[in-house]
Amino acid sequence: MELNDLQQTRYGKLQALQAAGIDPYPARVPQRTHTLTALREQFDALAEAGTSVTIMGRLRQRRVMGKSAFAHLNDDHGAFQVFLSKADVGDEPFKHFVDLTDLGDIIAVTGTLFTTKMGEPSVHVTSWTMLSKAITPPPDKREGQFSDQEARQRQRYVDLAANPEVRETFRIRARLITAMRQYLDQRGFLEVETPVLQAIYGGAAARPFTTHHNQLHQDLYMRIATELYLKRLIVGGFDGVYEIGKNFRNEGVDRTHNPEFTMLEVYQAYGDYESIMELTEGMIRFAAEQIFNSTSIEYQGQQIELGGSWQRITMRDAIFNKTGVDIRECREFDTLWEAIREAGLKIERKPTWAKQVDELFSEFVEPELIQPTFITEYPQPLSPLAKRKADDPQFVERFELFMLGAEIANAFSELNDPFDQEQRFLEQGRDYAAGDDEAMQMDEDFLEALRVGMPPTGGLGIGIDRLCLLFTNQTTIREVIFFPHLRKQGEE
RNA sequence: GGGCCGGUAGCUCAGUGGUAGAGCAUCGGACUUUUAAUCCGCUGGUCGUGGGUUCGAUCCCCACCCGGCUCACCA
Repeated sequence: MELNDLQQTRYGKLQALQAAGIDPYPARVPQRTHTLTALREQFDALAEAGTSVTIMGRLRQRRVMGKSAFAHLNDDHGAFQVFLSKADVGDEPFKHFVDLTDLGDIIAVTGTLFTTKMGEPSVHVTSWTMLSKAITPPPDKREGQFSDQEARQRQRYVDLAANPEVRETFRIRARLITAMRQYLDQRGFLEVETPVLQAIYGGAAARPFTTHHNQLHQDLYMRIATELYLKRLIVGGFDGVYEIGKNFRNEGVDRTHNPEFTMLEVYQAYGDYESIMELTEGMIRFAAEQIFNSTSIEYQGQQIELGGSWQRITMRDAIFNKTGVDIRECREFDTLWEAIREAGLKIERKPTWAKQVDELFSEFVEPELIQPTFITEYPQPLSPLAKRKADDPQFVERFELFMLGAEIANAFSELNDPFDQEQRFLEQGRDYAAGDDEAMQMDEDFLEALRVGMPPTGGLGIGIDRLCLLFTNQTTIREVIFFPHLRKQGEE
């Protein structure tokens, strides 16, 4: 192990501890009587009773003044000041504390509670114990000083230790997931797990990662969605299932994309995209109430209102309102392109009607959808797994939820007609052959499942990481994923 | 992939074509109620990597690596 100067100094102290018969990484440690938060809450009673307490945490600040010393310990939720005096803790232990501890060490102290002249609740230490010697120094004793984006992500453990608000961000993430789970469990949905390694990938438009099973001599794909397996479970007779798990998509990395990301998918037998809209609304609102006691969340200086019914607007109306182009009147590429030109819109020319519609939407509508909005009724070719609208088969019963100018959720009335589904797969196959490397693969077994019979079903996918941005007031997905994807650093 | 910006001490940053700077941390000293403790003193650097220009490059030029923003791609 190569140690730098600062680490060498600490290693010297570690050896000095050992020479004094002190294990720098002891297996047996004192019993912790209070967390630092509990200590603060119960301070008055404990101080009055003169109760001896034992607390533990990371040494974050240290102020030695000759024959006495103050220090701050940090634990998961709080900080607390401790006071040592040579007279009370003993010559030898005091000297060890002064000479052999460093910022970042994890220690335990035992003592009674008192309040300093300056009014700071503190522990008057009678004994202390080294729990774990830190060899690498913490970045800076002042909070928030470890701010280099790259370093924070490569060494998240330092980031978390140095920046309490980062720990808070991830606590909110955990509570969000817990709340959604709770909401679904209460409504009878069964949490399930389906394969990550798949011989045929599907359920989304994306390129997969490939891998290989050595023993079976078989190439496999990392899943890009859980959709097709979850629907098989609905065929099997479950009324409602959901899965929270990682998906893997072989695509670029930016503020809203990470190659592995967490998705919630929910399927509700005998539901449809309208019942799913209510579920989506209810679930996200429930999470906000659980976490913030409010249905209004402040995000980057604006209030996002999750209360009440969210706006619902068809894709046709949304595009028409912004551009004057009516995609229901212009049902073929040529007429649509003509209308776009007449309206004088600056927009890229796409190869098909459906993709042109998508482009219109992405350019002129999506960025302006800040408050939660359901966009409904999508062009069929963009939605190979969704059921057609009975009165207009060029469109499907689908919605996407937008907020903060980004897509948060995608849902539809699931296509359960095996013949139509087969045609859609064939169409996807033609797209793939024509160069669309994100088109879906034919999945014969899934078709067989539909032939066995799937009830009318509503399905939903929510990008947990993106939803997290709202709940944690963050602007990049890297801030809500502990270890986001980064390139390898040089050698080492 | 294109454009722009950045990489200097453990951390946060300044800086110059002529032997590299600050705050905090570290190290030595003083100090028994401090709290970003204070005071005195001292350390600490392949200036992202590799080339080039130059008497001399951390600085200028080229390539590359890593990161950020942005456009493109992408749900």
